[in-house]
Amino acid sequence: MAARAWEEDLCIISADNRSWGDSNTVVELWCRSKEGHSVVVLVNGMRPYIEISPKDGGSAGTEAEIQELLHLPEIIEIQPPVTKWAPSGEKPHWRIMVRDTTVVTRLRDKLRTEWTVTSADIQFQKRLMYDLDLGPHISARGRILFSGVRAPVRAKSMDGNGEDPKDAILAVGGRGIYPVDVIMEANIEDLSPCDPFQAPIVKLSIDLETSISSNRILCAAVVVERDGDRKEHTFHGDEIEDILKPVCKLVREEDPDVITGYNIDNFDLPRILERTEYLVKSRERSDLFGWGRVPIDENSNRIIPSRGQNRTWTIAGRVPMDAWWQARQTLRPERESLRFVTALIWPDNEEMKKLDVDASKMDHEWAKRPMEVIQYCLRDTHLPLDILNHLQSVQEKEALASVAKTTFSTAATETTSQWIDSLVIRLADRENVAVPTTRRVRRGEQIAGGYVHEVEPGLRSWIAVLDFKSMYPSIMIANNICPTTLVDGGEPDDDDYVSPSTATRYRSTGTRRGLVPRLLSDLMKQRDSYKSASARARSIGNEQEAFLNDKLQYAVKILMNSFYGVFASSFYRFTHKDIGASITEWARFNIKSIIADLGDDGYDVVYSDTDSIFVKTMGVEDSPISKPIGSDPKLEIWERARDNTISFGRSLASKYSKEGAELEFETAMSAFFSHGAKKRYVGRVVWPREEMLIRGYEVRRTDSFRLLTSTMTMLFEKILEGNEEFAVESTRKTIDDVRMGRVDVADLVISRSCKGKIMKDGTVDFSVYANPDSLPYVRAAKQRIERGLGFTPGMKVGYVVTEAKSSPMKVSAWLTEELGDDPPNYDPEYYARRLATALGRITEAFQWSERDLLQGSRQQSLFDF
DNA sequence: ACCAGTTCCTAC
DNA sequence: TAAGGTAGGAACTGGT
Repeated sequence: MAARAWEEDLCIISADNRSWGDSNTVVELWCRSKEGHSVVVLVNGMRPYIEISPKDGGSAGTEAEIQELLHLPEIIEIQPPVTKWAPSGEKPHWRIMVRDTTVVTRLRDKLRTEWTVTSADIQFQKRLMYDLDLGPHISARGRILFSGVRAPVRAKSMDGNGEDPKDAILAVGGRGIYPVDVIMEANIEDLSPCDPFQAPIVKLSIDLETSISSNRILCAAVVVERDGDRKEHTFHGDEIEDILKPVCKLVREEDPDVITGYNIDNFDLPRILERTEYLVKSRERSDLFGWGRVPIDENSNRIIPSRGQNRTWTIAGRVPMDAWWQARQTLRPERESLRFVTALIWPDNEEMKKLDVDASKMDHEWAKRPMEVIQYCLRDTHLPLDILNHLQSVQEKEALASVAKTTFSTAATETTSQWIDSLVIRLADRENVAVPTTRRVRRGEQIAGGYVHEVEPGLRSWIAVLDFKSMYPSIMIANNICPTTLVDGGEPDDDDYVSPSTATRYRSTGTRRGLVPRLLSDLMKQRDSYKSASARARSIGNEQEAFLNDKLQYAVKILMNSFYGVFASSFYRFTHKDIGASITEWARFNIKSIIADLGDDGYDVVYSDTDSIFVKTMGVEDSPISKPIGSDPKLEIWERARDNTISFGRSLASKYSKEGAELEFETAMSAFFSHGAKKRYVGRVVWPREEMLIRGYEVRRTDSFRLLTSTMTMLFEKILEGNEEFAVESTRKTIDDVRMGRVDVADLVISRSCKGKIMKDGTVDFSVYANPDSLPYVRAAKQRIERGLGFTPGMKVGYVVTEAKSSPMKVSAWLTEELGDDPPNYDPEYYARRLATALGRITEAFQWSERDLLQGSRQQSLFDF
C-alpha cells in the first residue's frame, strides 16, 4: 500500500470509543488542526482493562483463582500482578484485559463479589489520554484514509491510490466516511503531547423562530464563524425540505467544532428533535437532525444529538456551548434574556437591542412581515457568537483543557471531578496507587468549614487586609494531605503531620510523598511560569503569546482551587471523610491563632472570613478617611496614614507568614463599614488602587432591584466620605419618591431563579417546591408561560410587586423587555418599606432608624455616635 | 410580634 | 442517575 503518512499538530475537540470486530476497541478523536482543518483520528492498539486485587472475605489471589477467571468469556488475558498501594495496604493487582468496552460494567459487577475491583469505571477514550499522557494538544502521525473538501492540497495529492476509503476506514474500526476534512489512522505510538496552542475552532450559531400555536418551525438562521469570518444562512418554507434538511446539510458541510445559540440547550435543540420525531420516521431522522460528526449512513443513534439527564446535549464529535449558560456563569446578569445580556455587554449599541418583532405574537408577525422576522432571527444568531467572543469562553475552555489534560469537550461540558480525575489518575497509575471506583455512598454528616469572625457595627478607619495565599492548596501541600498518606487506623509515627483538634494524621513527606500535594505544588510552579511567560511576551509586544499564557495561568488557578472541593465531597473516588474535615481544621486553627496573637499584641481585628484578616492600624485615627484634594495640607496627613497602613500590613504579612501558610498583604483601606453582619461590608480601598469595595450587601445581589442597588451604593459612597448627613437626606428623599409613585418601574424589578421540570407534554412541573404557589417567582414564571414566553428550569424570572398587603403578595411578571408590555403598577408601600429596611440597617449605625427613613424626620442629632 | 420552615444568593 | 465544599444573611409564608 502506498505510504500516505502525515503528521500534524491537533487539538482534540472530543473523543469516544467504539467496539469493532471480534474484540477490538478503537478510539475516535475528533480534532481541529493548527492549520484549520477538521480531522478524525482512529486510534487502535489499546485494549480496555480493569484491575482486581484480593479482598477480605473474598478471593485471596491464588494462582488457581486467577486461572479460573480466564474461563470467563469477557476476559482475554490477565497480566502478571503488580504491587499497588490501596487504603488497606500494598497488594498485588492483576490487570484483566477485557474483550471490549461493552462488557466492562457486567464484568465489574460480577468480579466485585469476590475481588476488590479498581480502575474499573474509566471511559476508554479517557484511559487512552491517561495512559499516553496526552492533553488536548497533540502531534499525530498517521496514515490518511480519506481527505475531503477543505483538506490541504498536500494531503489530497497523497490520496487516491485506488483503495476505497470507506473500506479502509471500516477495516480499522471506523464508522465510515466521517463528515470531516481528513480521516486518518494512527497507532498509540503515533500520538504524543505537544505545546499548547490556540486552535482555530469553528463555531456555528443557530436560532429558530417557531409558531406559538402549532410548534412548527417558521424559519431558521445559521451563522458560521471560521477564522474570524462569518457566513450567514437563512431558511424558511417547508419545514422538512426547506429548513431542517438544508440546516442539517449545512452543519455537516461546514463541520463546526462548537455549536452555539442563545438557550439552544433548552429551546432550539429540543425543538429540532421534537419536530424531527414528529415529522418523519426514525430511519429518515438523520437527514433532518444528523448533526453528529459521524457518517450519515451510520446505523447507530449517535448521529442524532441527544440529552439524557444532563444539562448539556451530546452531539458526537462536537461541543454544544450555549451562550446563555456562558453569559449566566460569567456575567451573573440580573435577568437573562438575550436582550438584557446584550444591553449589559454593549450598553451603547442601539442596533443590537432593537426590538422590532413581537415574539409573543410570532404567528401574526410571520404572516404579516416574514422578511423582518427572518432578519430579526438572523441578528439573534450573530449575538451568541458575539457573546462567546466577548467572554472568551472558547479560549478559556481550551486553556483549561490544556492544564487539566482533557479534551476540549471535557473542559467545556463536564465537571470539576473529571478535571481532577485526569491529573490524579495518571499520577496514581505512574506511582502504582490503585484507583478506586466512584463511591456510591449517601452523604454523611457535613464537615465544618471556614471560620468567620464577628463584626461590630460601624465605621472604622485605616485597615490593613491580609489573606492567606491559596489557603487550602497550601495546607494540603504543607501537611502532605492525600488519601495515600492518611493514617487511617495505622500506627502513629513521630514524623506524622497531625491536625490540631481531631488529630487526623498524615504520613510525613519523607515517609510517603502524597500524590495530591505533588500535583498541587507542580500546578503552583506551572502557574508562576505561565505568569512570567505572559509578562515576558507582553514586554516584547507578542500579544497573542501573552494572551495564551494569561489564559493558561488563570486555568491553573481554577484547577488548583477545585481540589479541595472535590476531595471534600462525599462521592469522589479518592475521598475520605477525614480529609476535607482536616483541611478546614488546619485553616481555622491557623487563622484563629493569628487573630489571638494580634489581640495579645493589642491590635484590633475588625473582621475575618476563612482566609482573610482585617486589622486596624494604630496611631492614625485622626487622619481624614476621605482623600483631601489638590493642595489641601491635610493631603499629607492622609498620605502618611495610607503609608503607615501599607507598612503595617507588610510587617504583619512577614511576621505571620510561615512555611505552607503564606500571609499576603492584600489591600489598605482608609475606611471599613459594616452594620454588624458577617459577610457584609464596604471598604474604601486606598491601595493598591483607589476604589470602593462592597461585599455581600444588596448591591451585589442579582435578586435586588435597581433602585435599592443605586441608592445603597450612593449611601455607601457618602458614608465612606464621612458625609452621613447628605447620605441620609437623599435616602429619605428616594423613599419619598417611591411612595409618591415618582420612580421608573423598571428600577423596581426583582428577579430570582426559578426551578421546575419540563414535562413530556411541554408543561412545567413546579412540585420541586414545598409550596410552589406561595413563591412570587413561581407565580411570575407561570405568567410568563401563559403569555407564550419560554421558560427554562433555573432561569431568572423578573417581577414587580403589585400588592404586598395580601399574603402571599401579588406580583406581575416583568414582560416589558421581551414583549413591550406596559409596566405594571407597583405597590409603593411595599417598595418604600423594603428600601427602608435594607437602608435602615445601614443608617442605624448612625442613629437613623428604618422608621426615621420612612417618616422623613429624626429625633436625635446626626453626630452623636 | 415572633417563630419555624423554605428558598435564594453570596463570601470564602 | 450524577455529583466540588461550608458559613451566613435575608425575604417571605403561614402559623401562633
